Amino acid sequence: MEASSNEFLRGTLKTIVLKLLAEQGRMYGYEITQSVKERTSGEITLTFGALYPVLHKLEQDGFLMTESEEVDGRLRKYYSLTPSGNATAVQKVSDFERFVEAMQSLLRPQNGEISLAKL
Amino acid sequence: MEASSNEFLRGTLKTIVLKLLAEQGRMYGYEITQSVKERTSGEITLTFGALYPVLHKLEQDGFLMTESEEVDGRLRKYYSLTPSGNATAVQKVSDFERFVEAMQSLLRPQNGEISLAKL
DNA sequence: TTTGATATATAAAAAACTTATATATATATT
DNA sequence: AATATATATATAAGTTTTTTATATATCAAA
Repeated sequence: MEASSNEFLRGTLKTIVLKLLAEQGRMYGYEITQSVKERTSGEITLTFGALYPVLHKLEQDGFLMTESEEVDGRLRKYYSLTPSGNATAVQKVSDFERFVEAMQSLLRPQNGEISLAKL
Repeated sequence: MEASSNEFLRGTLKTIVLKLLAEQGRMYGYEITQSVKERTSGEITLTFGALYPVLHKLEQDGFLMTESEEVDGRLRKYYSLTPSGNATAVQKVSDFERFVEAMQSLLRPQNGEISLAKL
C-alpha cells in the first residue's frame, strides 16, 4: 500500500517547499510532509531524508529563516521565507509551469497515435 | 545565449525518450536532442552527456533495441522500442500526467494569494 | 583552413535522493 | 504495564542521476 516513490519529484522539491511557505506564511517540516500528502491525496509523499536536507540548504542559501518553538513538550522548527526566498518561490513556480507546457508539447499525442487510440 | 539547464528535467529524461520513440518508431541520439529542442522551442535541451547514458541504460533494461547504419560516412545508431519498452512508455507518460495534476493541486494559488496578485 | 553542423561516447565530479538509523515525547491500544 | 502509532527533527551511507569536460570523426561552408 506504499505510494511508490515518484521519480518525477526529482527537481521539484525546492519548488514545492518554497510555494507552500509563500502560501502559508510559516510551517514546520513535519507539517509540510503532511500537507503535501493531503493535498495530493497521497500521490506525492515527501520523505524526511529528502525534506530536511532541502530545508537546511534553502536556509543556508538565505531563502528561509527559522524560529524554534516548544509545543506539547516537543520541539518545532518553523520555517518562513526571506524576501529573496519569496522572489525565488514566484520564479520557481513560473519556471515549473513553463516546463510543464514544454513537456506537453512533447507528450501530447501526435499524428498517427490518435487513430490508433481510436481503434 | 545558453538555455539554462532545467532542474525540472531531472527524472523526466527516460519518459521523454520513450515517448518520442513510441511516436516516431525509431530515432538516433542526435535526432532526439534536435527534436526535443525544436518541439519545445528551445525550452528543453537534452545534453549528450545525459542522453547517451540514458539510452544505454534503457537498452540494458530491455526497453530499447538498436541497429547501426552508416549514413554519409557517419555512423548512426537507431533506437526503437521493444514490447516492454512500449508498455513502459505508455505507463510513464500516464504517470507523468498524474504527477503534474498532483503538482497543480500544490501550486495552484490558494485563498489569500489571489487578492494579493490583484493589487 | 577553420568553423559549424553532424554523430557517438566515456570519465570525473557534483548534486539529489533513498534508505536506514537515532533520538525523544505523547497518545492510544492491548 | 507494555506496545504501537503519531508527532517531531536529524544525519550518515549509499545509489542514482545529471553536469561538465573531453575524445573522436566526417562533412559542408566560409
